[in-house]
Amino acid sequence: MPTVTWSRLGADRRAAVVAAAEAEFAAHGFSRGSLNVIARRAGVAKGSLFQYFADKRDLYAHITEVGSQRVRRHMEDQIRRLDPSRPFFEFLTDLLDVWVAYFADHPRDRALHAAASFEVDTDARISVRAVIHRHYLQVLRPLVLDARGRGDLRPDADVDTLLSLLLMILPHLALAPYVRGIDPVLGLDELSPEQPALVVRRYVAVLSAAFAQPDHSPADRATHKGEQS
Amino acid sequence: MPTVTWSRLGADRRAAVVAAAEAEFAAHGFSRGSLNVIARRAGVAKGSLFQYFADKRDLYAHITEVGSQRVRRHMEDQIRRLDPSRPFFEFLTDLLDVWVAYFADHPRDRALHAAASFEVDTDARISVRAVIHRHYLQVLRPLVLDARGRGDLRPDADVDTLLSLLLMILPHLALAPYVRGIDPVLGLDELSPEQPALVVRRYVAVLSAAFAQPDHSPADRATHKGEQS
Amino acid sequence: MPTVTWSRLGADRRAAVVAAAEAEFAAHGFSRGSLNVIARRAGVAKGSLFQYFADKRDLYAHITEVGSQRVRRHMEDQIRRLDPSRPFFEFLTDLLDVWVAYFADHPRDRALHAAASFEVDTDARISVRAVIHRHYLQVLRPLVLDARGRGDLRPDADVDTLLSLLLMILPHLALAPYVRGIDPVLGLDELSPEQPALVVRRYVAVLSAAFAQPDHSPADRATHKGEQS
Amino acid sequence: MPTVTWSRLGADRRAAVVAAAEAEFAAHGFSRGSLNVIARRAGVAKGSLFQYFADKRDLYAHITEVGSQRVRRHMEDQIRRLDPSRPFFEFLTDLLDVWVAYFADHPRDRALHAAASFEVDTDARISVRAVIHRHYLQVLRPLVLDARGRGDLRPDADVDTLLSLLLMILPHLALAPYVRGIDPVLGLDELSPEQPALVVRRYVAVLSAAFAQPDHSPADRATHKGEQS
DNA sequence: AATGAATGAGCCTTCATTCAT
DNA sequence: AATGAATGAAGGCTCATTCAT
Repeated sequence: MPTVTWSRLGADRRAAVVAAAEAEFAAHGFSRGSLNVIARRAGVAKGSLFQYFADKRDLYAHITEVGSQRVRRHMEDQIRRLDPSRPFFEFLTDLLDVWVAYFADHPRDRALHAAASFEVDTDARISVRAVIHRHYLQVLRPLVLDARGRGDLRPDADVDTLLSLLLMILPHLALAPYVRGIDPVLGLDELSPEQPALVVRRYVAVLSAAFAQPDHSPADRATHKGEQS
Repeated sequence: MPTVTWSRLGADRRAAVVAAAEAEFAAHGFSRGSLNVIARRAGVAKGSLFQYFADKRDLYAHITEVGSQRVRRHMEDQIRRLDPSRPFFEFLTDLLDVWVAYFADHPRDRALHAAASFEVDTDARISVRAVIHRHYLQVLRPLVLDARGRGDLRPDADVDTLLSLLLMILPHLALAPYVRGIDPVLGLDELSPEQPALVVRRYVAVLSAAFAQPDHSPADRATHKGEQS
Repeated sequence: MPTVTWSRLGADRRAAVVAAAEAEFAAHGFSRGSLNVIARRAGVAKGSLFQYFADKRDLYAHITEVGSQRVRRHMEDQIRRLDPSRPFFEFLTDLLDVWVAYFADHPRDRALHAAASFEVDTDARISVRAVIHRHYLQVLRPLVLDARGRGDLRPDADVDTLLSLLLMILPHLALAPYVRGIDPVLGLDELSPEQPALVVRRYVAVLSAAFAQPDHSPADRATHKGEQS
Repeated sequence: MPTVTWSRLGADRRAAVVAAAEAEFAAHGFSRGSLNVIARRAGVAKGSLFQYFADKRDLYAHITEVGSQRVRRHMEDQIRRLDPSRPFFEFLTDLLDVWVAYFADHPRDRALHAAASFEVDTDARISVRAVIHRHYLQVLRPLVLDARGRGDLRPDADVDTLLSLLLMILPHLALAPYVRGIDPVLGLDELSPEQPALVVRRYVAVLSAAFAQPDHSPADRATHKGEQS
């Protein structure tokens, strides 16, 4: 946790430090990211960083939290806009499109997400992933539970396994188009502009087949088919 | 790629280097793994490593290849033993059980797999994952295609998406019980002995619901239930 | 020397600073002791320390003075209690026992004494030892001179050399049981409870043999034996 | 212990490192001594020091050993020259004179001895004092035992306490004339050229009174008196 | 072909002190 | 009188790579 000194700090200085740290950790991850570089680029004495944060990990955790909140805020806005009360898999499709688009437009968030995913340092990885997973689940679980409540999912649908798959699929969709070598099957990394949208639909089709209430939502299936054609 | 010098090397010396490098990279990953340590433990001059491999990355790639082949060989033996011509999802369940058991019993391979998954260095990660993914797919794709051919999968099943999901699920099952902080939903990291088996069945149930030929395999469902009891 | 600001300070604040500084210097000595830590633990701004004391060394000197006075006060009480008019070497034996017991019971004073003895910084060591030696001598010299006056010491006894030896023996007895590596002969550092008492008697026996008036004190020897039984 | 690399090193380079390290540790002790400075002054890369020694402590231990051996060699030569078979306290007087003279002429050894005596770091102090004490005792104990064997000491003389006192007196004589603030009684630090010799005689007189065989050595006493006059 | 000594930039963190508020 | 943010040098140590032998 940042120190009180940090909280009392001028907004400019704080912004400079955050910007420099985000850039550095995005570029090299936690373990390889250099406090020297961060301090230099923020125009701040090396020692000052330690007045603001207990140590490197503390700074990294803060950066992750800030970044995650930024992404989350955006997604929650979009969720409202997309109307989460619609048939679930239709809504999910749009949501994933928005998700993919966000990371396409925000390379820094993408890089931070990647850094968190690939961190070698076990403790750093644990704490940073705890933050990210918390945000993911706080957003996704209510959506999924609502959908089941509305009858969009089978009554016996294994909600946790669905969430577990979403926790794999979402980072994959965010990163695979830009990080070569992590999607050797669906070809997200040799991207043409429409490819992510296509892949989104393929994943949703699978999830729908596995979890959707078969009789319930002819609307859903209809719309879905329509989109695919 | 190893140099010619490497290929002309005595088997003992080669084995010593590989063993030392596997231990080191398994313990600390690529970025943190130390060539000094490897050379010392292999009983080889530091300079010699650079006669055998272009650089650190080259050595790492070689180690990954060797390790992947070892895992692959084991899995292919097991696949034969388990009879891949059985109903697919029944077979898949057993296969994943074997997979989980293998990594439970082989901490070094687990660590190498984790190291490859979490490598920060982008280039290293890409090349190492390319190797691993190649092996995964060379084993899995024929199995899946066969299953479809036999009618265990729906005729219109999206094989690539299935493979894509398996490529997420398999590493997850291998690592999550040991690498804290990567499974916040299903609880694989607070493991009781039977938990992995349970999680395997939950994943397979989902995949089956999504991809299995519905009419075709009452056998599948039956057997599956039988196993659970 | 403390500033005037210090002397005008509220007693609470002063006590807090002294307590924090004693703890810190006792734990880490002067060179390694941290003003940051002292300020934090005293609940005082870092800058304030520099309003009270010229610099780190000045604070350290003050702490030493305070600590020395505390030890001295205790010893003077004990001296009165033990009756310094008794035969000198008998009295000295009891005094050293008390001395050893005091440092056994007061780890903070022991640590401060050790810190003063082992300080690397030459200037700090000199000033701090000057303080301690002053107290030692102000207490010991009168005792020794009285003893000579009473005829417990040979008339030609070399009082200063006796004091010089006491100035070596007293710190040694205080610290050696706790600071490993300073007593390789008598084994004070691998202490059994009775060992210090034994060592005290060995030192006193030597001093007595060297300085006592031979004819004068059959009483001394007698009493001494009596105590031992 | 120095590495093999160190033992294979060219004599020049080795001498340069030792010289630089002696100077630095003599000047600032172990804790404050800087490897940066040592490397720079030895004209050697910082990293090279770590090829020669496991760590800072290892280097320090080596320097201490080298220095101690130098002092010991000198003293053993002198002991032979002074004829240790002479009456013990007469011989001891000469020995201490030589000892004082050596440290008067060798400021570096004096500083190293002081550094060892005042080291704050407990582990460093222990190991470094163990070395020094070992040398002290290996030289002194045989001399004392011989003296007792020859009848120069009382048969019941407490040899270990004598050694214990010598272990306090010798460093004191070596350092007190140069390190202000450690001898507030005998005035060794406000030195006139003849003062150390005087102090030596005062200490020897005390030790003689305490430990010498009273009847045995009229020669001893005679010589002693003669010297004093 | 093998060696292994040498390199020197880089790592995170601590610290006493200053000085504007 | 009190604050506490800012400083930046210095600390020990690790590392992949080079190159003369």
